Amino acid sequence: MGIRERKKRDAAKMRSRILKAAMQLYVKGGYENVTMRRIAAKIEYSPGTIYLYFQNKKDIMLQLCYQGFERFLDHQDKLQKIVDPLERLSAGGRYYLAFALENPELYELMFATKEIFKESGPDEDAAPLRAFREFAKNVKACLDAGIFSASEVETTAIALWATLHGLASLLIKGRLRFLPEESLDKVVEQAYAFSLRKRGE
Amino acid sequence: MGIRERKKRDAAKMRSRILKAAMQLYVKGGYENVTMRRIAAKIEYSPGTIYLYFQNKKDIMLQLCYQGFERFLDHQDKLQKIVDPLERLSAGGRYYLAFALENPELYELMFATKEIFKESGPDEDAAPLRAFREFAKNVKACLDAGIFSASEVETTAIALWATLHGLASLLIKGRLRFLPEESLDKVVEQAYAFSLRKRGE
DNA sequence: TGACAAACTGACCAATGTTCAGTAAATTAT
DNA sequence: ATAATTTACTGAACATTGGTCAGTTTGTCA
Repeated sequence: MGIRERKKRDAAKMRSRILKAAMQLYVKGGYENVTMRRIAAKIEYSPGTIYLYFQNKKDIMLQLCYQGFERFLDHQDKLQKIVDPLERLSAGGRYYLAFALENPELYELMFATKEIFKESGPDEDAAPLRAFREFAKNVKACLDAGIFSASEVETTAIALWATLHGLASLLIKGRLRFLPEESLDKVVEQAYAFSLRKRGE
Repeated sequence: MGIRERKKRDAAKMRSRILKAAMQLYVKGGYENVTMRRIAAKIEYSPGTIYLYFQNKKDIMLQLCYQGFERFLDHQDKLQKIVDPLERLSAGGRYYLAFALENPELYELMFATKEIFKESGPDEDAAPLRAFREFAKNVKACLDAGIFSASEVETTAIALWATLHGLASLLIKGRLRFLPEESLDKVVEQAYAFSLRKRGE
């Protein structure tokens, strides 16, 4: 009786086809470009069909948001190969900014979606939280190595994260357009002064 | 021949009535709650009339965005009374966060609007840029007083701003909900470590 | 008072998210 | 194999959206 299993697989395939189409539309033209009818046309089904696989448009966008975090985590795995804690944290920050600037629309969606934690509180397994835990782990390694003088891991991680996110957000939104191209590195360095300030300096 | 003047005044009044109605709708229910028809109903005019005073909905939202910066600047004037540069900068940061958290929707609009600089490049008189210049001035005062070791005013100001904006953004979007209430102060302090680190420390 | 201009209206358009009675296809029962 | 039933899908329909514009009302000037 593998029929149920096959149907499950088919449904999952359908869901991913819908999400793929939605993602294509989204990265091409943002939120208002994602239209149930356009998705339907892309997958060659009727608009009504989409509602058999997703509750509504918001649901679809939420899933895209999660996909963003998944993609972020996937690419970040390489960082763990760097042994020096400070070097790893620093590389993580640079990677963070690079990801945001290379996927501006996706990044925007990842942090513009408010409903991300609405359902049953913070989900420990959710990709967004996993991403932060990963980041915090790297910070902890630095603390353990005596690089930071701060005593609290979490608050330090959040402060660092805020700086990165703020920079990414301002850059994406074009708020730093008056800044000469070559000054960007200096700003990043400045924003990193926090983590670059080694003990004994 | 004061008729032209009166008509100008009337038009200005109409524009501000429309913006006021739009703002009320926006802070109550966000972007999707702002509807040309709802605005029209609030000011007791036909929907078509709005288009005699504004190009389209985007135009209205852009004006609301500017109003946000104006309001921000108005409240910030008090800061200039603080004589100690570091104290002033620190208070400015605290005020920044307070403003963002007290007007989350407005703050979101202020930094979610991409078209803000689209028209004829960075406008020196525009409120958003004025707000940053004010901030940069305070940073410069700290540099002049020898509090920071950094040599560049602008990059330091941007780095600080990024931290504040990132923190505000993450808080508004509920990304730090897992953080215990009382830890927030610690994070802010941590994020401020940058500016609180006086010379000789 | 009559001619002209400006302000305003509201029906209309295309497009949106979403629903649901009806149809077609796949599965199960006979 | 055929009938009955469950499942998958359709596409017309609904309410609402941003935006337009011919036509009406109101205000201004000769």
